[in-house]
Amino acid sequence: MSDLHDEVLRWYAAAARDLPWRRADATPWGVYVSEIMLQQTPVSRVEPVWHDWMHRWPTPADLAAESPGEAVRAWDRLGYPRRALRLHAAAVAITEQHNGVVPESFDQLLVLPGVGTYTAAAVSAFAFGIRVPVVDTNIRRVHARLVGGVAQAAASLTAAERDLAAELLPEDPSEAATWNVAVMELGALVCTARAPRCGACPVADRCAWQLAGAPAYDGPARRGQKWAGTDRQVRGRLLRTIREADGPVERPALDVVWHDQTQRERALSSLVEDGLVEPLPGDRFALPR
DNA sequence: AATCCGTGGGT
DNA sequence: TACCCAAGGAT
Repeated sequence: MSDLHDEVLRWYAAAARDLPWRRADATPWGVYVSEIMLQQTPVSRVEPVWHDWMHRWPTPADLAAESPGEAVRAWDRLGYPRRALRLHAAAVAITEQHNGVVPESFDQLLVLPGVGTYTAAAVSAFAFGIRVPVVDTNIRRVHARLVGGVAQAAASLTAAERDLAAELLPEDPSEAATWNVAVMELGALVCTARAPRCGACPVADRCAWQLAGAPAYDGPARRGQKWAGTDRQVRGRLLRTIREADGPVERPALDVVWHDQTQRERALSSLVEDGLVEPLPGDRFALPR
């Protein structure tokens, strides 16, 4: 084991958070659910919802037996609610095509709805200990600084980044599994996007970015996503109203959430198109059955 | 490749 | 206050 691996793995052993989906009693399904919930969503908001889901639907078959609308309701306010729909669809696929057992391989995971390259690698590595490089936004940032000597990773994942992650992965499968989560944790707790705590970093003395004097990012500015006034905001309001209602919602209850009728209709139609909302007779709307 | 897709906390 | 950001995926 190299010094680099040794330092990071030691740090992880001492500093890792005790997250429920990392515990020895976590099931592959629990890991799977956590990875979907954690997409673009902070740990602190995922934890309580994850516990609710695991208590209610401890296996893929349990969730598959429910209506997709119940998944959307239980998703609560985690955001990007299409993830709930895809998680339900994945539960159905796992139940019908894999005898209710979460598949282990990257390739089998990748074809499940809502699973991309990151999630397929993460589930394979974290739930099954398979030696596969995991590359998420934290790991990309750590690599960009530690090896690349720059403050931020490229705008989109490059082949060079994938190659680097593969090169850095320890040969031993057990070490590789821990390495993936350890580098991710380092990015989440120490090598953070905004105010990195380099004084607490186990590899600051060999960090190319530190050795270069921690130069500021000098690439093109990333334009942030707009929020106020967008269809996303309107969709959020509409779905929240429907999600929090006991039964089907009448049209007037939706009219009050947004003043612009054209945009309101467009947003509602898109929710129906996505399968997040089901139109009912009598101009009413509900979560899908 | 660029854009869309929620929500809320940190600075 | 107005941003920035958070274990991405689909199109």
